[in-house]
Amino acid sequence: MAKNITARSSDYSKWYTDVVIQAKLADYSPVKGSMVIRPNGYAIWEMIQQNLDRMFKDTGHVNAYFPLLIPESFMTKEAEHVEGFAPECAVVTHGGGQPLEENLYIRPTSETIIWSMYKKWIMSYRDLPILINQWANVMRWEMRTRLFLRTSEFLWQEGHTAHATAEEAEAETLRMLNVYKTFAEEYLAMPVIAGRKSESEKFAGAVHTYSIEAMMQDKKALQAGTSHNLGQNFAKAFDVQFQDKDGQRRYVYATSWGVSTRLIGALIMTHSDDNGLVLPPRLAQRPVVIVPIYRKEEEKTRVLAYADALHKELSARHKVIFDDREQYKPGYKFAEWELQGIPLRIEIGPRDVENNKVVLVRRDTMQKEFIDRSAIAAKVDETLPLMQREMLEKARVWQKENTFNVDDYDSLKSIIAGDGGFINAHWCGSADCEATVKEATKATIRNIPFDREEEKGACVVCGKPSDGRVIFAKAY
RNA sequence: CGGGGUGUGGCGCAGCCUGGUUAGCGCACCUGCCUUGGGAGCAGGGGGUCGGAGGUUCGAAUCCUCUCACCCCGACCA
Repeated sequence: MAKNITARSSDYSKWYTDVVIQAKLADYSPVKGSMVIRPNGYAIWEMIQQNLDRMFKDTGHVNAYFPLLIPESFMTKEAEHVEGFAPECAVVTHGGGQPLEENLYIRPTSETIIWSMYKKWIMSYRDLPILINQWANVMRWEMRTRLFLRTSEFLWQEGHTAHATAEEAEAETLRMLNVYKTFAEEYLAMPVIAGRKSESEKFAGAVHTYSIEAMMQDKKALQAGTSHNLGQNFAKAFDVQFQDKDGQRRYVYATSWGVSTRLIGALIMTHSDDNGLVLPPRLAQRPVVIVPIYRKEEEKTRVLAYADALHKELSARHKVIFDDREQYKPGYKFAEWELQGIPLRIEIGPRDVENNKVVLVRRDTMQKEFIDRSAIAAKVDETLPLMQREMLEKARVWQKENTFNVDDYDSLKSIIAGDGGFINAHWCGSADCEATVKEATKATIRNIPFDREEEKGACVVCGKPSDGRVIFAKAY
């Protein structure tokens, strides 16, 4: 039905791009690999920011801003870190028409600049913990880019905390991953699996990395958030020590954690359909649209008065779009707001005015319902959270139905080669077996779920003993 | 960087092979009429250095050379 959107069944990847472009979420920029986030897309980002920011504040974090440019010498201080990031960094070599004394890196992430500052700020255990977050842009020179999912420049938040003890740092790392999980499920209506990354998949410079992984509608995995326990690696690289209660000087323990505009891509690929974007109500800046319908001048007067009164009533509690544009017919408007994912549409025509009703349409199910005029406000209040819950539930079912326990390598290979999905399989813990699977199937270990069952088994590749299952899947 | 593809009004394309008046078509846009419960219709109208440079030719969107950009598929990644 949607005019310019490729069906998911015919080309998933084209469908995704069509939704992003047609729903006016983003557009290609003149620079390869970077994108313009248009107002519809940015509104989603603002909702993500607002809600996450509140959750960060509630857990004791504060915001700050560190600069975009990082001296080259900083980048090279932490060995693993530089190895991980150097190839994908943009470097400024000139300024004011002159070659620079020292090259400046455009931040791919801010650990180095932040820890250079923490060194100045941390003297005593009394200065700890430091719980700072920043909302910023970063740049990674990607070879292959896709709108929202992977662009050279992207927006994110990065939390950087400093702690006196390893236990505290670990608790923070887990706490923030849990914030992401809660946010993903309660706001994005996107079920995720929280767990630990394997050694080969962890962040450059981390002791270990945790992630939340979501399943998209094409059954591929998408890493939606990460949280790193950095141990003392950065403290050592930047010589950040504090004097503890016992008078001893010790290196500080660090964490960092982030989510990016990639979440918008995740949101699209979790819920949207062939008619366009489907937004969970809590992510919709404007969750309701009213479309008046009329033919004759006399009908117009009545319908608009009726609709306007309802608009005013609903606006007390929700941001409501009142689409009284004259140049478009109702059918066009329906299609347009569907494409843009507005959760609830209220249609008001002469017959509704006559009967003291309105038509309420849910974007996720496309269900139409006649509602009494007197009941509509309560119905809207009730439907938005209901829709939010049902969208999460639907996504959960999808994830569950496409997750398979597998005990032999051949089945793993044939599932990945076929329809795909998440595969729960035993793994001995060796990087070799992990690499073997990756080479053969392109699937990687997404993470080692926290809530996996303790279950003795045999590694699906080599047969050595394993303590539990990990998730294999192809990933974005 | 390897393989493939595309550059022609805002968008999507045709024209190119076989050079020849004023470069077409659909959508979008503007004006008017008419319409409005699932992307209406009619009439009129505006808008193009044919990605760029060079060459061949009386004449180039079209042929030749070079170049640039973007997209898709692979190697790297949140």
